Amino acid sequence: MRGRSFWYNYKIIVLSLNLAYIRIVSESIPTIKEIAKRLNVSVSTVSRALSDHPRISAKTKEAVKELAKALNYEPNSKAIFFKQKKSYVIGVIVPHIYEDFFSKGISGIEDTALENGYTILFGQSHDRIEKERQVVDAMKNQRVDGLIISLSKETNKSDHLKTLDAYNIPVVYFDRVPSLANVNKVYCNLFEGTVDMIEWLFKQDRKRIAFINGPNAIIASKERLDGYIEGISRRKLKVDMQMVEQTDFSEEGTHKAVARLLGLKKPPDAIISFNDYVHMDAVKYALKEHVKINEDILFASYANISVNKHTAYPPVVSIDQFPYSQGEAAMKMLMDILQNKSDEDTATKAFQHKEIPVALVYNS
Amino acid sequence: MRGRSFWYNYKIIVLSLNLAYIRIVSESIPTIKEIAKRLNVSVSTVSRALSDHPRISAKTKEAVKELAKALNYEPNSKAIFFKQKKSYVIGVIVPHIYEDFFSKGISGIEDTALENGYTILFGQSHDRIEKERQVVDAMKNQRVDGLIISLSKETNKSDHLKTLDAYNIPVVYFDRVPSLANVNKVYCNLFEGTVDMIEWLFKQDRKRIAFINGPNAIIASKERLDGYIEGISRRKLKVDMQMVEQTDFSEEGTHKAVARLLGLKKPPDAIISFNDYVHMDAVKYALKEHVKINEDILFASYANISVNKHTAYPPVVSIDQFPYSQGEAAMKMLMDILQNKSDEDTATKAFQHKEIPVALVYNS
DNA sequence: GGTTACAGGGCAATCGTTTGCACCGGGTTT
DNA sequence: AAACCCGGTGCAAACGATTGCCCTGTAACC
Repeated sequence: MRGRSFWYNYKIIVLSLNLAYIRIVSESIPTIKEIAKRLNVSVSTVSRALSDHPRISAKTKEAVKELAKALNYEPNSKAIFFKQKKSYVIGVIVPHIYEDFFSKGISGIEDTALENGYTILFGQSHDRIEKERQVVDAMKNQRVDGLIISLSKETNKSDHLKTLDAYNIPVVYFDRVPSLANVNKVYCNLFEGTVDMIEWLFKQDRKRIAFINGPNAIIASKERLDGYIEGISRRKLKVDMQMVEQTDFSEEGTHKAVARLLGLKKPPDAIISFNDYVHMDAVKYALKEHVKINEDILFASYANISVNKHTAYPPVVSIDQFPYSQGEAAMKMLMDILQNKSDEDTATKAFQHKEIPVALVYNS
Repeated sequence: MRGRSFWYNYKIIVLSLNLAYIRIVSESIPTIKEIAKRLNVSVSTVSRALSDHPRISAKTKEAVKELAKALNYEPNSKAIFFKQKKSYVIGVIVPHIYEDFFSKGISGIEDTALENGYTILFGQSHDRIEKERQVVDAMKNQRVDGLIISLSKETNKSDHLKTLDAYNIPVVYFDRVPSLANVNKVYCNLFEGTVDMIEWLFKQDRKRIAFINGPNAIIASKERLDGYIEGISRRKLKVDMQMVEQTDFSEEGTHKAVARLLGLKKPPDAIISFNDYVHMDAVKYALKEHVKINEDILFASYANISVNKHTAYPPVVSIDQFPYSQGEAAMKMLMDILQNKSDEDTATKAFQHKEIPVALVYNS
């Protein structure tokens, strides 16, 4: 016999009248129904009482709330979500969490989500489009209310995210965003930052600035490259594409890139890496070649990860992209979209873009 | 007018009879109901057809499946979860994801979860019990099927997790586990590893081995300390508690600990830190005091984080706790519990403990 | 006194899916 | 011929909560 049965409770109450005993603890998960039974009111009354509906008297409200508390009642979100077609869950997909950048971004997202009563469903694409697809599907099946995603390095078109439209799940792209205009996105403008970085390197009297870029599919690669070209051009110098390399982020890919750069007749006197992880691999290889790090060649980079403070050869300058703020901004944007979703029809839907400023950080 | 209306579709069909046109695309999310309408069968038939119920004829099954595919039908998990009281979502709570250890652990958990058709709901406690409580609550409200948690450093009793029992949500503790026997847990035995590490340090001719431990609340602190004491004792030496310090993981806390150790009349010639992050802070302070790292004092640690390979002063030895494997093991344990949940009553419930072996890793 | 007004609360439909049971027609068994 | 069986399908309840609408009793009004 389960504790939830009214008659069981009733018997107990009757049997122990003079003890004024009420069976409070229940073996099963408390529901609105049970509260209603025990209080001898209807479920609608309980529901309304709990949500402070004006039609319910203060007395009833109090009684309901009291019992709800005593029973440790918590609304079954699944039922509510089901009914309201809302889940208060946001999907978040990033390439990797082990990267300082993304873990900080997620923290920003998560903190903001929690403030707004949302929880996050989490997945990694491991930088592979196949995995990304799989995770997106899982999120769709879970009917997340919205999705924040940082695309994998393999993702150049986002068809698999189109299916989310049919399910009316808004998407906010984060950092690794598509170049399309008809999407919501939060990102850094690395163009300006890159130009500034190059300016600074010129001031350090560096003339041959090399650049190890990421895969073409990533828009951030293009931004960096554009900034690089602009930066060099501003000094009225000709851009030498020999000085531009690429890595697929693997250690080997980066090593090859560095090897070619060091092998040039006129090797670089500065190397900008796609990010601090690429930088570490680049330094590792350069050391093997007996390069004096940050003397023979100045190393610069992007991301400004925390561990730079502890590494043997941090970049002399790294562009901080403020991932936590980006995460916050992405979540806020999503909240905003979610709130105004019903207002506007999809036809008139306006897409939001938000650019987060970057900052040069120097390690002396 | 919405595409889901039967009459709307009907009209279209009638109007375009000779085109044999069937309106396939639907503006709204397809449901079983809609399939049923279009095929003129009952919802139960559709439901059974989709799940290959033996009582449904092959013909019907085929028709249903075909239309389902054409409509891009995907079952509404929320409804199913609601009905079946299963969500195929696992909650995962860790102190921080920025720590290499936890991010790898999560990867192990996530990969295993995905293989088993589960998705993970994710939260960080930021090492604060208040936040932990909040996140646990959110997970409970989401009715996760199970929870994997690595306790915050402030958590010495897990009362807030007791409420999960009432909701029949099994919990597997991960790495930062309580010392109780009546819980499911996956952890490393750091005792043996610590003893080995001390042995090794003795072989390097170190006699005064100091130890910067973590907060007492964490069982891992006790294990480390026990190992330390055992290791020292095996050499028939007296354990000098002056050589044992503590940190709350803050940079300042670690600095204070190092300061006191260096200030001893007989300062240590080796320092073991609670983990590689504490190690980095310890080194930072020691450098200020002009200690020659890994010469005057050998530094040892736990975790073997990836970035050790790139840091200026990695520990000479670090104990790898194989977080990915731990994550995998935790998820597998949870899967196992979930599958056998109905079999056994809570009374006879047996708790699972799994110990993951560690390994010493040397940085030369 | 009769009507209105309103406070307070109950009924029942609803969300999408599953599932025990009823039903129905035709063939098989005693 | 009555009783059974069985493949194939439909009916309806159930999961937990929300909500539009209806009902009842009492007080205030003309």
